[in-house]
Amino acid sequence: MNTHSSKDDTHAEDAPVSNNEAGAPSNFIREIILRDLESGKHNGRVQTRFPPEPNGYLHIGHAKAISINFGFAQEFGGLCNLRFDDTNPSKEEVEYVDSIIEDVRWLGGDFGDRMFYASDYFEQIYEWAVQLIKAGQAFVCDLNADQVRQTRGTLSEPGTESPYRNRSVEENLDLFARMRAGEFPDGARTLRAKIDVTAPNLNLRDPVMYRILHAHHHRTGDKWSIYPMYDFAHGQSDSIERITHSICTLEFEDHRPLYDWYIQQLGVYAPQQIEFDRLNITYTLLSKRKLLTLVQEKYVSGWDDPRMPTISGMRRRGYTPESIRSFCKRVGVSKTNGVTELPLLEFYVREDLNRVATRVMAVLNPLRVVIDNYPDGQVEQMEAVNNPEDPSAGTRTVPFSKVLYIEQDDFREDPPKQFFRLAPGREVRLRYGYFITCNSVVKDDAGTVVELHCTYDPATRGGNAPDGRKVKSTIHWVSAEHAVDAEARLYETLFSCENPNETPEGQEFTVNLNPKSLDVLKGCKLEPSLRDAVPGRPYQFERLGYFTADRDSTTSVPVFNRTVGLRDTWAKVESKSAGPSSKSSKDAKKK
RNA sequence: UCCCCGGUCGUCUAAUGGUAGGACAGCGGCCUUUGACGCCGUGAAUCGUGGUUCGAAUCCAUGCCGGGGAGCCA
Repeated sequence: MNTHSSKDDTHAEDAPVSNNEAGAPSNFIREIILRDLESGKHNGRVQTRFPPEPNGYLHIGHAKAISINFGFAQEFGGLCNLRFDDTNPSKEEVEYVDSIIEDVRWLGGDFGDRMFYASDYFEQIYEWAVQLIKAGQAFVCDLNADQVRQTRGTLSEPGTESPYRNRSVEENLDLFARMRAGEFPDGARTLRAKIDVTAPNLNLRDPVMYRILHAHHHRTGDKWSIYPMYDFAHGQSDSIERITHSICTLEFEDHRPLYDWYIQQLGVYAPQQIEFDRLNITYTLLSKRKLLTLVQEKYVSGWDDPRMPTISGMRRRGYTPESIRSFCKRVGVSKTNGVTELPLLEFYVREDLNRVATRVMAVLNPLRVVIDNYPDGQVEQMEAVNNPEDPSAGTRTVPFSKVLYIEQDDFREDPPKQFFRLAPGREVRLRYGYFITCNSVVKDDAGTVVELHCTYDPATRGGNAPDGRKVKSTIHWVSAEHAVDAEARLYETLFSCENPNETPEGQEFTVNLNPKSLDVLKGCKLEPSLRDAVPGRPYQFERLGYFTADRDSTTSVPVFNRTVGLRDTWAKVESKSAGPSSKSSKDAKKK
């Protein structure tokens, strides 16, 4: 069957047939689809859909749903629709639908022209409601919300029937038409399905199908004064779109019997609903309601604040669609309620950025360095590699001169044992520059080191010593005279604990916000090539991390967001030795 | 308490009655003009108890633990 792998097919014959070429782990949904394909259930068709409600911006949890729905459609030669489940006009806005379209596209979700709205189906859904009334399976109920709740029973006790349950078909038809006509105020009546008020599944206890809502809908305007509940719209919308596999999250498991009931009573095409687990990530929240709170109460600058787990926030921060897709693929899909560790996400951004980011030198916390034996006024153009992972990215030149800036962290007047960087009397390499040796330091009145005086070895131009001598460290630098002044925004997790949902008794989740989630650095010094950086283009500030220009950049002051830092082994070593006692200095190393 | 769904290394996830594997994280090392990247190595798991079977993570029973469910939200 498999004809591709001609190379190692010595054992290809007896190898089990893989479900997927990409190496993605198998999962229960793929097996269901495979089984359906085999049995010819849908005539070989695979049709999925991504159905957000436009009541907020998409976040990384939605990216998982997008990855699953569009992913399976693509894998099996099927299609995936984008559908807005816009059945509750009081929470929905066009701003949200616009952002959703942009985000789905950015993530690579290919829905072509198959963009739909549940509101497109309102007329059909209304007719279906009438059909159920005529069949004696739905009734207009005059109970108010409180009364409905009281008669629904509890988790362990059955409910009681509404006194309006046995109205005549004629009366129900009349009342329902008048509900539509807007004759009654909000909440006065509802249309309910007549199922079983004693059902152990609460969703089957005569659920509300339509409610009266005199609200302006972002698409249908004021045409309707009644709106179908999600439960009476979702399954039918899937049916209309001939969805074969309606993939949703676990909390809808208990609703499936209701959807199936509607579909069966209506006698229409039946999609199959499959539920998977929601994505959870440590140190962050994936709840639209809570993210909305952060935006409305100004804890963040907006839905696209780079600290937000929203697609727009991540995009602004510098995440790539590829990295998010890889993450979603690796996270997989199952039915266990788990929490994915944030470092997994970071791994995939770094992996992608390492491949594509242009390397540049930037000094975030400048320390002035004067090279005493370098000719005044001389400027040399040093050749630097743009991306060691991609030779085709070529090289560029970086100006070198007598006065430079290096990172404050790269100098220690009194270096700890494992510190390899610059210190008095020590020699290091300036990347793509020269070897320099620190001779003296200049301090201000407070005793802070403000300037270094060094000498360079002219024979080491480019960074190689003809005599073969080694240095233990290579550090980055920027020529003071040519530096571009910039602002850098460094981000930490928005919350300071792994599970921001856990709060002390009676406290709001906002108590878990990390006060140090944003660190703005001004007066950073960048190499000249960064002058024309555009938002979205990824850079690696060598030895520091991955950055991208923010849309707040101006020509006079570029602003960069740190997407994610580089792995920092030194920081780990340092914090470890700074830890309790010195017993951890177990290894004095050898050679 | 009633209904539904789950429980495999620290975390996520494979193995579908036949060697419990991978990734991230951790640790150790190699390499290095990024303390990056890369490479090598390493520790680490089937919730408990019975049963079926030559053989159980997988099937059955039961217990325990976790999640969801009483919106005119989705």
